[in-house]
Amino acid sequence: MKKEKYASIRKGLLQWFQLHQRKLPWRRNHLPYEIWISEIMLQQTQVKTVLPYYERWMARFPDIASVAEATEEELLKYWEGMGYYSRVRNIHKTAHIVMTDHGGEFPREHGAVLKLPGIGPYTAGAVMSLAFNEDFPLVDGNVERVFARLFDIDSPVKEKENQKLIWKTAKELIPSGMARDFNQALMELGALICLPRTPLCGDCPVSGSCESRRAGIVDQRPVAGKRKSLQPIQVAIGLLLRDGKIFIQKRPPHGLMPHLWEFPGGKIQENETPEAALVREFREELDLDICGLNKIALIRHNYTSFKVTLHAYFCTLVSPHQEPVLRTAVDGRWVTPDQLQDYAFPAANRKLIRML
DNA sequence: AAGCCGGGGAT
DNA sequence: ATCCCAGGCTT
Repeated sequence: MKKEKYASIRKGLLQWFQLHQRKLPWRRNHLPYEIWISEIMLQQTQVKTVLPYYERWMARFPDIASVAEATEEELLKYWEGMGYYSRVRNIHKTAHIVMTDHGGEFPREHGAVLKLPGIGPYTAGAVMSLAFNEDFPLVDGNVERVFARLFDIDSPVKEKENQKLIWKTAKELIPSGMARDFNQALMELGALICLPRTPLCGDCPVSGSCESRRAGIVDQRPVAGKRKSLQPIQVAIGLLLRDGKIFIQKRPPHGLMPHLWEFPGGKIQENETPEAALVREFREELDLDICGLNKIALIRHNYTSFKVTLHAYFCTLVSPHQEPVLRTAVDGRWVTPDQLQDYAFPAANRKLIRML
């Protein structure tokens, strides 16, 4: 019974994938380097967003050695705008490990792959199956959704017991020797047919095996976990001008947006004006006294767990010869407006730069 | 197990 | 406005 059902799912998915798979640059060949980079980029990032980044990256960094030789600063610039910036730092770390511990060749053993920084269960499974075509399963958001519907999982898919079941099933379903095509077929079905909102069940090659469809409750699967609402936050930032240059600072290596450059500023406290907050933040962060505040714009930007309103100002120094003292930042520079494009900024800062 | 990490696409 | 995305790391 179960055996026949699995056979039907395998056959349906593989046939459908042969006919309907998208042509994607990381599907052209199966080099572990290209699979690895694409998989890291694709973590929580949609294919359409990744495509231009991937092409630019491969043109500049054609192999692992070129990544290992590059500076983190340059890698970060190629990553600017994709978010989750620790991903690119882990790529740099992994490139060094591969060069020193694995003779420049991406490791082929699952345990060794899983140890690399930035590579967890999903990405290790992806490298093993998509690059080396070995029978390792993978589970991403697509697979969770497809299985929740196919097997009518009636509790949140993130729960531990469900994760165990999903990984076990993903392993059992692999047709021996065909993990590369099968795993991609599973994810491709989630991306093109088994959509989050309005799944195209009429075009689904495995709808005959779908338990939640038979029960008429496809729209109730997967069961969602609990979610947090966005907290609104007000932030003041200052473009400090001196001799036609603007001061920028580099964020610390840990926490939010590590090592990206930004304009100084910070959170506006309760019962505080944006101007007072900016003056306070320049004292706290840089030990500088500023004046001549001149409002430029309001920038709105949504993050995952909060939404910021950026109050942006031009400002100048009370004492023009006073130099900034870096308290939280790890670097600081005076740059011309033209040079701003050479540095990697968070998206909210980049919005402001584009306006100017 | 829960929180953190970002940005953009789709609806 | 909300949900979601080829997740991993830290606590």
